[in-house]
Amino acid sequence: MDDPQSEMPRAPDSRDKILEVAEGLFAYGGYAGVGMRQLASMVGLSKSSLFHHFPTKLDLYASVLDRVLSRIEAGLDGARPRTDSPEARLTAWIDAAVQTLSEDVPAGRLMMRALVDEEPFPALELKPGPGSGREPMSFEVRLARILGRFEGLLASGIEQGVFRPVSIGDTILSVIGSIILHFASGDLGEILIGEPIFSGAAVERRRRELSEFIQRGLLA
Amino acid sequence: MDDPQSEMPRAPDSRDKILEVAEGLFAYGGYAGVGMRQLASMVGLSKSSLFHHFPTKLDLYASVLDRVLSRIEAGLDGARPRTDSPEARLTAWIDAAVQTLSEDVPAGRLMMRALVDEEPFPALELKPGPGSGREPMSFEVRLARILGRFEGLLASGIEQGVFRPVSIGDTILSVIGSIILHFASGDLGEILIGEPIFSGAAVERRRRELSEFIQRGLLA
DNA sequence: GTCTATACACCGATAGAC
DNA sequence: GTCTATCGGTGTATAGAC
Repeated sequence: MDDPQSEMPRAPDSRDKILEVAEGLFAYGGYAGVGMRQLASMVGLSKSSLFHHFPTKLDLYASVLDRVLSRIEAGLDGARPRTDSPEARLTAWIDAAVQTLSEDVPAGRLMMRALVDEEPFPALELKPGPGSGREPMSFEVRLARILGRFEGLLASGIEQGVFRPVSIGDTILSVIGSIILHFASGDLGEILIGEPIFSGAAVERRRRELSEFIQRGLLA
Repeated sequence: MDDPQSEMPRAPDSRDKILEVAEGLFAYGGYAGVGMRQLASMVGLSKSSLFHHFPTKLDLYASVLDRVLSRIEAGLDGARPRTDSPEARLTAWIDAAVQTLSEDVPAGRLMMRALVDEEPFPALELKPGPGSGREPMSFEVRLARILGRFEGLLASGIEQGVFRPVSIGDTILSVIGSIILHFASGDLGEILIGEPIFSGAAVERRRRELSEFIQRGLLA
């Protein structure tokens, strides 16, 4: 943002290190379940230093959400299908989502928590509109963009008659839920599928299963 | 449990009232996000009285989970399909799940949190086995039963060639995720579908959409 | 930018009167 | 079964030295 020639990853400074450790903690314990003392000791700084980099805990949490959403957005945008058919685009989107979440252990849990929580954030006012009174936060803009692109994919597929005329909102919730819960389910997921959910074999099977399941569910 | 002739719902005593209020609070704020003081004031008791009924906050939380799971289990078991075909059983199961969650606002959120959290509970040791050292809690037994029945439904459908030979564990996670996220998504869900997620129209459409989506995803 | 020291509200939990 | 009073600890956040 404020580094004019930043394309390459910089050497991690204290701020980055705080964000990284906080991400794991928030994913594991949720917003209210993490204390600044605990975080400070794991980062190796004093508690006061945390408040130098982030004025409040809520600011820190918003930055963590923005960081993980930016990685997810980059992962989804990097996937280019071979053709522009809705099926190919849908498959590429699912593959990219699974791939991205599989390489980013805290991401699934963090996202699921953010989607379910109304607190500490009033649930992502995606379209604040003129009279809402509040400006959207950075991570809200990112989430709106991600969901908007998927919505566009579904709409064009339906328009072309490739997908069934499903309810787009319902379908977004169904697809997101089926993709994310797996990577957010921890021990329960491991028990259900019989191996670690982030193992190579489990991820590759997940990709195939989800692709088949969702394609069949949507195709006309 | 300790009322020999209890078939009818009793008049709600303090314990029931605590559980009911706590359920809403835990669903909204998660385990760590709720304080016993806040709960006590909302119930209309002193904090100490809470500890008379439940020795620790964790015991209270376990009781809340058990209570909501018992309602879900009852809702799922009450649905009897007209025939014993796997398609009919699956449809009946989905209808019952949607119906139950739609009539029980805190349930979806509470369940989603319980599935994602490893803390405060070490994630539902569904099959503790002989050497696990720990006895399963009441709500774990209930969840294992619910998931086990759905697993049996899928297995018999696959065996009869009605369903595709999907990975059962993956499919359970996909189906559960797509069903629950909708009812746990709060404001975000409302924005996505354009109306309150618990409104009659939204619930009825949800039932149809999920039924179609999942049936098509699974049928051979 | 990092530290020590501190402020003060709230945390879960207990003791003991009624 | 409910209450008041209290415990030690932790919550976020700030002041001010270096």
